[in-house]
Amino acid sequence: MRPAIGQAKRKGEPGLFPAIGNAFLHPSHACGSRGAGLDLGTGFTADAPDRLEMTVRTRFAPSPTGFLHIGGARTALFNALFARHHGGAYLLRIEDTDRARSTQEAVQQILDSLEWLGLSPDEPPVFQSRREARHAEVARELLARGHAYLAFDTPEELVAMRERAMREGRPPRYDGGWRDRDPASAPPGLKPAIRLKAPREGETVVKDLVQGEVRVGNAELDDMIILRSDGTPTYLHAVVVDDHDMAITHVIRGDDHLTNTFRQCQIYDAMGWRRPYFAHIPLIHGPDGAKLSKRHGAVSVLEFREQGFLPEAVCNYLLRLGWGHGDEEFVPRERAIELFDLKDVGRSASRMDYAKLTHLNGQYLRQADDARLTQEVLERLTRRGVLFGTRGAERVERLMPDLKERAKTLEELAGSAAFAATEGPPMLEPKAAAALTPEARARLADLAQFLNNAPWERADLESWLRDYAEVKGIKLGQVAQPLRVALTGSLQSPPIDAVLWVLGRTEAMDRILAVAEPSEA
RNA sequence: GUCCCCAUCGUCUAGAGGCCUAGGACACCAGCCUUUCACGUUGGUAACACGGGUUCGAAUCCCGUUGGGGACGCCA
Repeated sequence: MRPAIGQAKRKGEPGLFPAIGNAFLHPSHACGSRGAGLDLGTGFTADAPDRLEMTVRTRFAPSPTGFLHIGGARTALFNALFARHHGGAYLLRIEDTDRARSTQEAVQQILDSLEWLGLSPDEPPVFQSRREARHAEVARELLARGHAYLAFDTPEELVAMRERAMREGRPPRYDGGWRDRDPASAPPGLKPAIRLKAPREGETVVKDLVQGEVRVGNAELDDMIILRSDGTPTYLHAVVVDDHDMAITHVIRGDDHLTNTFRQCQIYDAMGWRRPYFAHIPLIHGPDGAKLSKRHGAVSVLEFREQGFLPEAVCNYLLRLGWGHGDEEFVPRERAIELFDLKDVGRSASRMDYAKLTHLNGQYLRQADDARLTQEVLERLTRRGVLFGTRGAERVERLMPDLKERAKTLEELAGSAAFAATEGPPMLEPKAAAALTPEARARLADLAQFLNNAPWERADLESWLRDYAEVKGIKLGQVAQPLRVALTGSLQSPPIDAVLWVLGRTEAMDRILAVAEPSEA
């Protein structure tokens, strides 16, 4: 049996989305008296299949005016998870009707970002710009049915109207001047826009799967333009037509579209189309609570990739931002699909917390496949210009199990692997150089001789070092730290026996000898 | 300005009227582990924005205030 979709979450709203019944399917609203299940000759009939039995179809609809940012990624994720959870389809629609601002590069970036995140759509993307004829067709149909009208206002007139309204403290809305005027009375040569004849009384109610029931008086809404005077559709209209034609059942999108939804509903209603379910998820803010922007650090999905975050960690983090299932923090994709439900999506905006993302990334890193991590690290080392041959690559690979225990991002991982990828004595970090006191250098000189005879297996190396420390009556740390500096150029590294082992006798001895200095005495 | 939405530790959250002395995670502090750094582990600091109701009982329901966010285009 199909799980009930969109059960009312909050108390006091029982039956908001009844599994049976069609109160929601045909919400009563002010612009019509159509009753439930009546065939108005507009596409749905009394015996239409119950919506809940329909295959879930969601879509992510970014506009290609820039890179895909982390908020968009989360919207895509929620759409994908919801669809998968219900065995439905998750689609992508590129909203490129703003020709001036849309670019092919942005489209490609969005596609790449989604692919990286594992959120590629189930069907080829739909390009909104290619559907303009259809949008116009619907607009004309609305016109023919008397649900829309021609408006001959000039841009100047509209600006003036807005300014006047503002000055008089009224909301800036279209006055409906052409609503009942005869188009024949229009000044010649003016191209009209098509405006929706929106209901003026009553209210429009949106039953949102996340926000609950949201209503607004129709007096607050004006007659929006659905087709511009140049014949192109406006966003609000195109979205409705496309969502309808793509048979989208659940519109899951950012909170910022909530108030747009009222107007979109008016188009659905005017066309006699069944509205989809809506779910408006809260926005993500920067750490300071303001809208997420560049100055907060990484916002573009591709930036996160560059900084060395794993896609699965980013998704897990994004999922936990605004969605929760008890105390579960570590929620990989499969588990997310199993658990995800819109009723568990919170209603308040959340802030981006890079520290927590980093922590999660460390968790995923530690359990990631060594070969994959090695590949990633080698690519990064190559890009950094850190030279390495096959031997360097081999060392990185052999050291990976120890390396990944102590890194939180791939960048960090690459940094910690650099010493193994190179040939010859490492660059000394300032603090490490300072640790090379005369005593330390003398120790290394002494140690070199001792180590030269050691069998070069990791376990043996460790016991040799322990024996050495014991014989000399010093702590292991006093041996390990100078060694660490000589071998890695750093005060931090994987266990010293692993480092020795991976470097190999020749390379290790080279590095030790490079800084060793027998004491005079 | 008008409309809409939101409000639990610094942050993400659990919380469906009594299981709440408000739980978990990140961050932070202290201890343990230890060959360094991490990991791990133990403990600690830390929140129901405020004011009114409703109720035997409210973090949970209602109203208001304050604060935050969003929308008001021939942008998407």
